[in-house]
Amino acid sequence: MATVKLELGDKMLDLVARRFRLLGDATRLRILQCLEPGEQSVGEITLRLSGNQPNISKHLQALYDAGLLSRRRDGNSIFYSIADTTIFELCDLVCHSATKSVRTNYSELIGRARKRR
Amino acid sequence: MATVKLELGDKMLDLVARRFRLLGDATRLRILQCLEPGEQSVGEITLRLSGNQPNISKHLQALYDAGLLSRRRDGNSIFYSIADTTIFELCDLVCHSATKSVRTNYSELIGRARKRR
DNA sequence: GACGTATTACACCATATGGGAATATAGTTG
DNA sequence: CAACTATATTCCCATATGGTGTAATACGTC
Repeated sequence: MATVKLELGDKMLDLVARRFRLLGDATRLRILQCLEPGEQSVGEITLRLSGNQPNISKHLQALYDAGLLSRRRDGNSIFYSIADTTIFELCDLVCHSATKSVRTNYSELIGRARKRR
Repeated sequence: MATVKLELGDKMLDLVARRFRLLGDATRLRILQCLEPGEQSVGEITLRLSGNQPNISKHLQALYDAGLLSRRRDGNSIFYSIADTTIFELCDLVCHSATKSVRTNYSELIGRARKRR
């Protein structure tokens, strides 16, 4: 029952794929992770992730466009915050699923080379 | 609630990003959608998605390597099936979040327009 | 106006996707 | 064994997408 209909139209399928791709970048995940405790300005995020401002800004824009973040201006700083907390549920699910069933390429990333098969 | 540990190591972060990217492709989502009712052979999947066989096979291999699919040989056909049903929960979450964010974006666009101009 | 902050524009590079074709492997059948 | 089928694998290529950095531009404050 909880297993849900993937009977989606092609446009919806593309939408979902695009959103997954949006989350499929380590920098953006780090940004979300950085924002999880509370709102942060672009400068603060840039410092914490030790990236350059335009790059961080671009990722923030992408996340904002997708509706995952909201922003607020205070002075000449802009503070971003999480707008859609389901991303954490998503990450949680993926973490469990990923650590549970991992084969070839992934195992060496984690460092546990289990020989199966 | 469900505030989840996103305090992950960089390796884990890459792993999660990689898995999101794996799901961030329309063809692979279509494959999963195709397998949702039950196992299918490579040939059947290839026909239903009207793709070429090496391409479908490649995607199937990727999904298999990630542990999302399992496979079984019967005669000289190989039947793939869903091994990790959490992907459907994931898709469900993303669907809801995506459709919701459309509204959010819309209203924020209106708000921004009012505020600025 | 100058300064600080954030976004946009542009070019560069890496990745990955799809296609095609050819080949390899495994199982079946004659 | 040989021929056939289904799948996997590999290589090459063309291309698209996306991430990153540098420079330029907008926005807001003083």
